Amino acid sequence: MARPPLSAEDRRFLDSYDPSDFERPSVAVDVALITVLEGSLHALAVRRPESPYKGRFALPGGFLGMKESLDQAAARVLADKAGLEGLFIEQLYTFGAPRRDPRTRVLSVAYYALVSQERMRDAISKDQRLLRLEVPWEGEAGGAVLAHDGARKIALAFDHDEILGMAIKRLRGKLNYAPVGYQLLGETFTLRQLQEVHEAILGQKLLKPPFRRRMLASGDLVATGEFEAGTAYRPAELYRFADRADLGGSYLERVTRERTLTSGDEDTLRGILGRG
Amino acid sequence: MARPPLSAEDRRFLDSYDPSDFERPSVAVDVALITVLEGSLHALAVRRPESPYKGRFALPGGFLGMKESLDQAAARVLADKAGLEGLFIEQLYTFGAPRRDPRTRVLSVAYYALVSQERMRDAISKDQRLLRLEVPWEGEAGGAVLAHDGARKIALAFDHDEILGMAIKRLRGKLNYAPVGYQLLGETFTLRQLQEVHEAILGQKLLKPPFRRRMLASGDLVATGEFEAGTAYRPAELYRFADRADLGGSYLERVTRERTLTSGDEDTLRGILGRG
DNA sequence: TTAATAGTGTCTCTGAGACACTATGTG
DNA sequence: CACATAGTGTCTCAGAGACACTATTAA
Repeated sequence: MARPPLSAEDRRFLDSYDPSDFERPSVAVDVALITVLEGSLHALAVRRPESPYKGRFALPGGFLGMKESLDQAAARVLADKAGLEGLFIEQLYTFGAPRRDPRTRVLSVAYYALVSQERMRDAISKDQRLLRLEVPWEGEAGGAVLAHDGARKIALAFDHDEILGMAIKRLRGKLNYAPVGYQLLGETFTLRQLQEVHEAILGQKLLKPPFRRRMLASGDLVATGEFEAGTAYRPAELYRFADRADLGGSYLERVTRERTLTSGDEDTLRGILGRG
Repeated sequence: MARPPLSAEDRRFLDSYDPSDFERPSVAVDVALITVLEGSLHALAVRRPESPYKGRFALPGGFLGMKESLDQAAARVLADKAGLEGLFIEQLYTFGAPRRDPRTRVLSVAYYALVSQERMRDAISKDQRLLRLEVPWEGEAGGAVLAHDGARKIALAFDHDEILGMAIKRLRGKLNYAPVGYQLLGETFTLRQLQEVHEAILGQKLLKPPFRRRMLASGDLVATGEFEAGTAYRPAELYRFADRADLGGSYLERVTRERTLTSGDEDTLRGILGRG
């Protein structure tokens, strides 16, 4: 007696079936910690103390603990590896190519965080470097970035050059509708400094008058009435960001932080288009 | 002899340390399959055959195989659960609250996909429904959506209402710079149909003249010279999307698909700001 | 006074909103 | 011919780009 024919779904299932499918992947959280220094985007890189890629630079990261959320893991990585807390941080993308880690299957849930030049400088320790990022693509396209240490190109471990490219792409998009620039400056800043941050992110020069108009019209800026000191010539007024209330942690962190299991009722369900 | 004092990092480490930290989470891929029907956004929901949330509707999903990429897993889920291939699909966000699944720790790498009403209708089988989505928030805010089956609210399993909210937020943002509307229509369509799709995504009415101008000026549309048939009154011209070349699969799928491990050279590295 | 940057005024151009208008196919 | 929708013309207004201009401070 012949076996019944296999359905298309059965065949797809068997084709992709493998006993190892029931293993679980490791899950890491990696953070692209971005700052603007000397008019260029820079990211923190940590020298890997062990294989794979021993001695090579990588983004700060760590494995996800079973009791922490992804956002908590990202914040922990920043606190442990750079001693930085309270930064703007947001989930970016999850990288999951099967062979992206040579040891075993490791997913990387990538985050990006923004920090001012001053805090970044204070945070750096001896096995860490700030790498300058060069973006070899324009606009929406996206891709990997090139990382330099000022003299030569640095090949990052794993696919971390892709993660940095994703972070820059996200930053560029976000600049259109969110006040991300403030996260990269100190408590007070001049409009020129803010413009330089935008120029670094976008990779292009901006004109001063429209930039000032946009920023001042956005309502996100408050003039302090104080002026920068120690400049060679006319000092610029210092501004402050209007409302830092909702910038600590991502939206989803707040939504899912205390999310609990609601029982709900087992409705009798009728479909709109179902034909059952 | 007293032990040396613990550093701040040591204390943080010990506080969060737990033997179970070395377990690995399960990783699922869930897909928000979106279509526009009768002027409203709808998503495919599958009735869960087993606990947890037995009998409740959930997004189509499955566990990640150890040999497939995340993008491949998402495409497999669409093929197996809805019989649909070649759709626009893109990674959305990774949901990782520790208790989002009552069984054990399960991360969900969420994707969204777009499909025309016709293909969606053909794909639906007896344990599936199209649910109408209502968006109880405006603009950028984001949050969960409400799902209806036409008569009553449907409580989705897990945090799948959040995933749908994220998908709609992403769609709204993407509408500003990418021609997503075409993914929700057939091969040819009228400008009025395209406008209805945009209106459904944005949740608001648009004016016809500026909408037509924008679409025609974008260069994404090609007039076919043919006209719709069977209309009560004056038939509208049919358009086609200009270039479907780069819309199959996400950017990162293409980038990471064949990514291999490059050996690279172990450069002598000098830092810009490192004080080592 | 000069140098150098801070900050403003204003013109143009583009594109969205708004609305009235013309065009055309079906009954 | 009437109707309903397709499709266009045009006015206004808001905002960006571009550039010249004035203002202010230190040396």
